[in-house]
Amino acid sequence: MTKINDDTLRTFVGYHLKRSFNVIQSDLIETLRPFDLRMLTYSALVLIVDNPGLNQSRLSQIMDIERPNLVVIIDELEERELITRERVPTDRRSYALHPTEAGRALYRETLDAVTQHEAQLLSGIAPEQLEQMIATLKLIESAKKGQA
Amino acid sequence: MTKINDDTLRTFVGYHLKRSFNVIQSDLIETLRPFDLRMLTYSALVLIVDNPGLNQSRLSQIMDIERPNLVVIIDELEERELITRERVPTDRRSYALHPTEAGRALYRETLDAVTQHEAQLLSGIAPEQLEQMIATLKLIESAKKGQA
DNA sequence: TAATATTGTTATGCATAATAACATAAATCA
DNA sequence: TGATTTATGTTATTATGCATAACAATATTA
Repeated sequence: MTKINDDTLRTFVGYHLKRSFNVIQSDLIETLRPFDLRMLTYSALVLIVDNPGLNQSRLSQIMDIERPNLVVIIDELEERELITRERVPTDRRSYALHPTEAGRALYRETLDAVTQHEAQLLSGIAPEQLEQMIATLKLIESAKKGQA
Repeated sequence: MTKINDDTLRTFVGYHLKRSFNVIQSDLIETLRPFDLRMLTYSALVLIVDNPGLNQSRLSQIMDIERPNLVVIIDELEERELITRERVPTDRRSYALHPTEAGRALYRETLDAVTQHEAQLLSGIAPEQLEQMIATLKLIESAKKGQA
């Protein structure tokens, strides 16, 4: 049971990010399971409720996924009648995405659950410390190539 | 081109973690591409060089992946003659993993490349700020359920 | 010795993510 | 205007990451 040395990988910020994200992700998956939502379907639902009428192209951009990958996500949300696809008169190529009442209700339920689970998971960490970390994470996010 | 509102998702630490990790991951993938290594094969190589003789079970634990998923990674590294699987006399179930000279050489090359690329990507952020963030990330990592 | 646990493995499935190719529709340009 | 280019959503395909069940060989425990 000798301790394994990961000091080399610990010199990388990405390694720490990955390991800590894994912890949060596991918790989130469990939190969403009762609602039969995956991370991506959940994210999409939230963004559609908060931005009713947006189209798939814009949604895939903000979600940082390719358009083809979004199609199945939207298919699933639509099939479950959580959102609707509505033709846009002014641009007949695209669909305006709108939440249904059921979608808004699920949004509220899951938002509560996810918020509480994350708060519980991170309850041992000072809020100011988390805020500082988020500020740094935003800097990393904006370091993305081809946009700064 | 109306701006999309992701304020709700921004209330989650996990959302920030995911987005910033995506940025670092994209950069890392590009950095490793010339060496024909993926994130997991790279991590495994580093850990084997730094912990020669460890077995697959221990390696899968530290890498936070299931044993079956490690098999193909080890297969690939072995086939490329970067590591060897050696039967352990005292426990004939397990293999001791050792880097070859080629594996150690690739380790040195890639370590340089990855270190420099990450430093470049994060060059706009103060080192102390990154250190603080890493300290917080470690707290999150240790918040994992079933171990605190 | 018998029952149990561990190691590595195969097979399988799900989730995430990228690319190519396409039909339809809109925008541009010449 | 008509021709070309671009944008949107889609299908198909592939790669990658990650989890579980089941198994043979071996080790450990009862």
